[in-house]
Parts: sequence; structure tokens; C-alpha cells
Amino acid sequence: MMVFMARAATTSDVFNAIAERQRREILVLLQSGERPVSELAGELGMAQPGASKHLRVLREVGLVRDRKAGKLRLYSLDGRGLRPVHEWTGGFERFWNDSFDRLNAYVQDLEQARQEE
Amino acid sequence: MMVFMARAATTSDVFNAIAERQRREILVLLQSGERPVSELAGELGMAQPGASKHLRVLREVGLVRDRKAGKLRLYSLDGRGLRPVHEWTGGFERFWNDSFDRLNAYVQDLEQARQEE
DNA sequence: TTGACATATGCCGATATCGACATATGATGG
DNA sequence: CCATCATATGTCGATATCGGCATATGTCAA
Repeated sequence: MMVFMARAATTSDVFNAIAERQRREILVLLQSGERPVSELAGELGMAQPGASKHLRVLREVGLVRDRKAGKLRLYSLDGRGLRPVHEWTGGFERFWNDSFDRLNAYVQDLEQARQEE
Repeated sequence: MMVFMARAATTSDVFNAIAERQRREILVLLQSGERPVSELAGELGMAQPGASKHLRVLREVGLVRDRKAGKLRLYSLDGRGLRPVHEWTGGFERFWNDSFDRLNAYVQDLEQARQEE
């Protein structure tokens, strides 16, 4: 009995969580301090329920925290989960930084162009 | 007339392209050199058509190149597109590296724990 | 040309996803 | 308790996504 898995769940995976533009924008906004949902929704130009859902995803992967503050619920950034992504991409640094690989990429650009003539 | 946009197209966006585990594995495999599709498929334990489709996505966002080599079609890494991701996540470095923010996160962990009692 | 091998594409089924909307839950103050 | 404000959740419609499978395209070699 094989249950289908159409795509990796967006929750439970930081890579998927930040694949969404609006969620990335939320994280950027939270860099300057904690905010309630409705304020974030306003700044993103989206409705409150949508913002709540994005925040839920971000919370489930641990990129965001919330604390109650009176009637409000303040969300704050927890950037620690972004570190693995930073390090994973950093593993490819030589493919854009190293002069040999830059030259290599250049040569392949030329080959590509020649092939497409 | 508003056309629906259920989710950002995986093509045309590097963040979405690397949101998929198998595509990330392909990129890692290509770090050690160019490979044909069928070899990648074998190493990933998936069928060739699946690997071809993932490679198509990676090619469309510019993370991968291909060149014809006889009967084969060799795919190679072009890591340059990962740089923006590395830099974007790097913008959050202080949220995991800075001692103040580490302390801050620690305190919030405590508050969280207390709140959930 | 024909056959063999390598790769790409098309279709299907199951499911995830996102925005919009309505509504439920929750907390506060009177 | 009740009204109010803030937030969360549920449902729906449209679409994207992924693996599996069959099949088309492409490339070589004899």
C-alpha cells in the first residue's frame, strides 16, 4: 500500500518554506523587529488570513516565533533555520567565485552559443 | 479578467528549483563533474524520465548546462545561480551568528517553553 | 536505411498549493 | 456576559507538482 507523495510538503522543510516569495518577504520584514499578523498583511498587500497561513508554515519549520502581547500576537524572526541553506549554497561557492570555474563557465557559454547557431 | 496563480512557477525561480530534494541531489552529484541523464537517474534511484524532467527545471533556471557528446548528453553544473540564494540567506547571518541574537533566541526559547506549560 | 541505444515529452492520477471568502476561536474591556 | 477587535481555521476553485508509464525524438553504427 503505497501512499502517493505528489511533492515534498512545504511544511517540515525550510527549502520549501522559503521557496515562496511572500514568505521570504515576511522574513525580511521581521528582520527589523517583531510584528503582529495584520501589520505584516498590510505591508505585504495581502489579506490577513493569507498572512496567517504563511506564518503558520514559517512557524512549523522554525523560522518564526510568536508570543502573545495583549490582544496581539507578535511574530518574530528565528533565522537559525536559514543557516543550513546558507551553508548548502556555500558548498557551491567555488562554482561562482573561483577563477578557474569562472573561466570554465565562460568557455561553456561560448560552446553553448556555437551549438545554437 | 484575473488569471489564477496557484503558486509561483518552479521554473523561472531558483528558490523553487532547489526546493526539491532530488534536484538538490542532482546539483551535488554534478559538483564532481558532468554526467549523462541515465547515470544521474541511477545514482538517484529514480527512472530516467523523472531525472530528465528535474534537469529540465534546473536548466530553465540556469543551474545546469548540457552539451552533446556523441550519443550522450552531458549535464554540468552552473552554480552561479545559487549565489543570490547564498547572499539572501547571508543577510540573516546575524540572526544565528551574533552573540546578542543567540542570547535573544535563547531567551525566547525559554519564554516559549514557559508559555506552553 | 535499419536497429539499438540515449534522452525528451506527453498524459494520467493523486495531491499540494495559494488566494479569496466566510467563519470559528481567542482575548480584552466594560 | 457581551461586544469588539485580532487572529486562526475551513472550504473552494484553479492550478502546479511529481512519479510512473508509454511513446516520441535524436544519434550513432553497421
